[in-house]
Amino acid sequence: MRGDPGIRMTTQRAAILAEVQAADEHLTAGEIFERVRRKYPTIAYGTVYRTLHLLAERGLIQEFPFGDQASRFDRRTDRHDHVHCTSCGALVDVDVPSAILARQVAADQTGYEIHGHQTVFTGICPDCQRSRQDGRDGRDND
Amino acid sequence: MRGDPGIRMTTQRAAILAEVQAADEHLTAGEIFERVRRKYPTIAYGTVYRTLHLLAERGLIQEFPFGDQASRFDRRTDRHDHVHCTSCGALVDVDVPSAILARQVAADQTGYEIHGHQTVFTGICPDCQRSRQDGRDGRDND
DNA sequence: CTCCATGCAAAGCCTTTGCATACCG
DNA sequence: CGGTATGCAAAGGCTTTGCATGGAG
Repeated sequence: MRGDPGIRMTTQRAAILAEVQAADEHLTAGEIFERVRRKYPTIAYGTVYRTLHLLAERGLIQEFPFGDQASRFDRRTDRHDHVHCTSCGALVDVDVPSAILARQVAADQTGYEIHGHQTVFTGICPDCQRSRQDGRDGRDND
Repeated sequence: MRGDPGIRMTTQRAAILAEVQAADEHLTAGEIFERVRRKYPTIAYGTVYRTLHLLAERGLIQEFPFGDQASRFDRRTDRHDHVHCTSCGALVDVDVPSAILARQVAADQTGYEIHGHQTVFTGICPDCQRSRQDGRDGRDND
């Protein structure tokens, strides 16, 4: 959480970080690559991946491995959970304070020393719910 | 949940299902492939994947997409969560009843109609905890 | 006998990596 | 100027898929 991340801040790294922080969605590496490339056409996919991992390691962003699909990158760096719409694929943040209690339960049950946890809720987002009621069947993306 | 899954039960499918149900760990498709191949040397990787997805669809087993690694397949078909050891990679089941409460919180916060949820706890398993105390540094698998 | 599942192999994603060069500090 | 980040391209891991053949009901 210090201002100086202790890494060499190059043009590309700054651009990648800015792109993640500018997005209010959870971008994949591919999407970030596309966006950064609009400004820096010569940037390489490898650079994007290397940088994203570096930034995540330094705590400037958060990586969220998303099932069997591509990892998403989140500008939020605090612990939180996600809700995934199985109809349109939307992915939004959610804060579930009671989840903290679950860690104790998990620790007691397994003997593990719990360091973190991540919950993914699946369901139908408000937009898709409306689409269904309207008789339209929503975009059945997947 | 009926006894008859409504699928043609071939030799290969039966073997794959049996292998998942015989395992007390969470196998990857690759591991299942290896095990089944001991008995049916000509089985194809493609068959294993197709069958695993079919079985999961029919509710005979459960697929658990595991971060950026290979999916794991679980003989348990009921909802439950997992604890992952970041030191040795062990993955065990855990039941966190309080998590049900979290669904209401998530629904209230996002307006989603929540259908399911999955929590992954990360931490250090009892074995690795012991290894550390013994001065040995555990198998730092990853 | 008909339809579906299998085997095989190639291809598809996402991601990582080796290497020479360019660039930051 | 020295060390490191970049660009490029190839490779790596997991998974999916097209097609002809073989097996199940």
